[in-house]
Amino acid sequence: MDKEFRLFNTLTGRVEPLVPIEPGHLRFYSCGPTVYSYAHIGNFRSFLTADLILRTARAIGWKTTYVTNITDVGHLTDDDTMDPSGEDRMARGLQSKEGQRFANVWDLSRHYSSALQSDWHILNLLEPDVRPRATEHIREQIQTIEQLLACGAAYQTSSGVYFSVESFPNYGSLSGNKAAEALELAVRDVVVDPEKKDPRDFALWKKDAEHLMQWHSPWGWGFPGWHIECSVMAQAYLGQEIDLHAGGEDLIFPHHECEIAQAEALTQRPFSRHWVHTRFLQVEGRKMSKRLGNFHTVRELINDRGVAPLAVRLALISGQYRKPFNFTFSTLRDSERHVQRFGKAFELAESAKNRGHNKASMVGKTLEDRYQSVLNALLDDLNTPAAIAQALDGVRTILGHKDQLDNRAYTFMSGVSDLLGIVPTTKAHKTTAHPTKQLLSVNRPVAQTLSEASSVDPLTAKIEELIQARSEARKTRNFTLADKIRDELLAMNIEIKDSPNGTSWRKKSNI
RNA sequence: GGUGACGUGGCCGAGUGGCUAGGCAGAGGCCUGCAAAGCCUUGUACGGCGGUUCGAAUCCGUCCGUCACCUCCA
Repeated sequence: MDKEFRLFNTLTGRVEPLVPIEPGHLRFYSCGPTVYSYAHIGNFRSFLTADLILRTARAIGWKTTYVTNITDVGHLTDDDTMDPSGEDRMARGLQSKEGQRFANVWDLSRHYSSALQSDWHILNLLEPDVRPRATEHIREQIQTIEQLLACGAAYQTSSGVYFSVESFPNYGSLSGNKAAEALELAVRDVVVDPEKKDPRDFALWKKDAEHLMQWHSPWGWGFPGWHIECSVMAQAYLGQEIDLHAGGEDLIFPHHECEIAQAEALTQRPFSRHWVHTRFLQVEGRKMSKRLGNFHTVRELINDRGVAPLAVRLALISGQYRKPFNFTFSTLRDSERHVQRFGKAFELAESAKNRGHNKASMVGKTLEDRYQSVLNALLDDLNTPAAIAQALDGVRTILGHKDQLDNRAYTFMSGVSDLLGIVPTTKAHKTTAHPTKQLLSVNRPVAQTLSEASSVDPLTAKIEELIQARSEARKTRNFTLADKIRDELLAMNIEIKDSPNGTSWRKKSNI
């Protein structure tokens, strides 16, 4: 009765069942970002793929061990032959306008890695079991490089230690980049080293006593190459052979190709059984770039534009991870509405929680079926658009049959919440580790008393004052005044809603 | 040049041989002091051309178009 979890495997080019080595226990690794600036929505689209895999695996009863790293070592940038000391991403971050406030790269990485984790929580991603940092695993990386040297898969030159691609015949099997010419171009090292035996060889260790981040090694002062950290950390926490390795599509080559070579040269066994890659997103039909002005960080959307975090999350998963995805503000606006509907349905479902199981309720039965459809869509290569459509169908059923709900409505909504993480729940429940209500632009009831209102911030007090004035005007049927106040509130980006229980309001995002 | 993906109605986006995807926008209705929200109803489609088949958006061929990666990038 075990469910099959099918995912596209880059290694084979096919959608195939994900089969954990240890039955019922998924051990997987997902490549995290280099923390030289704030994470953008593209980073998170990729992290969200891993998050959905985690949630889906748990929903079918699998145990999970999930590791995702923080790369806090600056690796080399491209075309940097002008500066043989090798300026890297972290160093560049330090020189940027934003980065100038940091005393050194260590402060910079601390700042951005804590920002990453706060974005992570605000977008309702589940915590990994381990979030290792590259700088805290230098020793393991050095040990692995020593082993690679010992077995003849690596060699030393005056400027570094290199992996010998020739020693690993399988090189290129993940990306299909077998042609020597293409490899030569692609893996060419930033700092050209004439002592390299083969142009395809890539660096495991760079000797550099000038680098902003450096460690002592058997080969002198320097820093690790940019592929070694991930394979080493994955194996340190998950074992030599893992079930799944995920990341953005750009990592297929050379990063993941090199990880495979490093790991398998030593173990002679498959490093990861399954490889999953998330396609890059576009924004408004174009490649996201600062120059085009369509570059968005998570915090810019949420803090500056006031978008509900879960709406950002929903928008980012509204396309399947493997298809080209166009992120638009129109999708984001739709998502805001949907998140509100999910929230409304959750409230209704929660109030039906204790109504028991009404066998005669067709609504309950329908919702049970809907949940299965949502789950099945995710089990089918993370078909999120189909899953969201099914979830919305359930939401519509709940909103349209308020009086016929039983406890299965609650089961449905919390199930959907656990699976997709897009439901604004009123309190933390189950796998959702943190309360999300405060993070959302949820509807707020107007404060009952003036003292209650004045205990909050001045803007809120002002809003509630206006709403109370409007209510008075409505009581005396002075609708002209009431509408004038409503317009005034709208100008402040405040949307109000009248109901038999009074007036509630919410701040609209400005997108 | 190499590798891969994609082309579905005004827009986003499922569907992979016959059976309603869903959403947004549009239209009509219910509700409302009027709105908003919510609910109900509703139109429009499968890039071109060949082929396979009783039957193709769905399979095959071909052409056209779009995009991505191959260089730091999720």
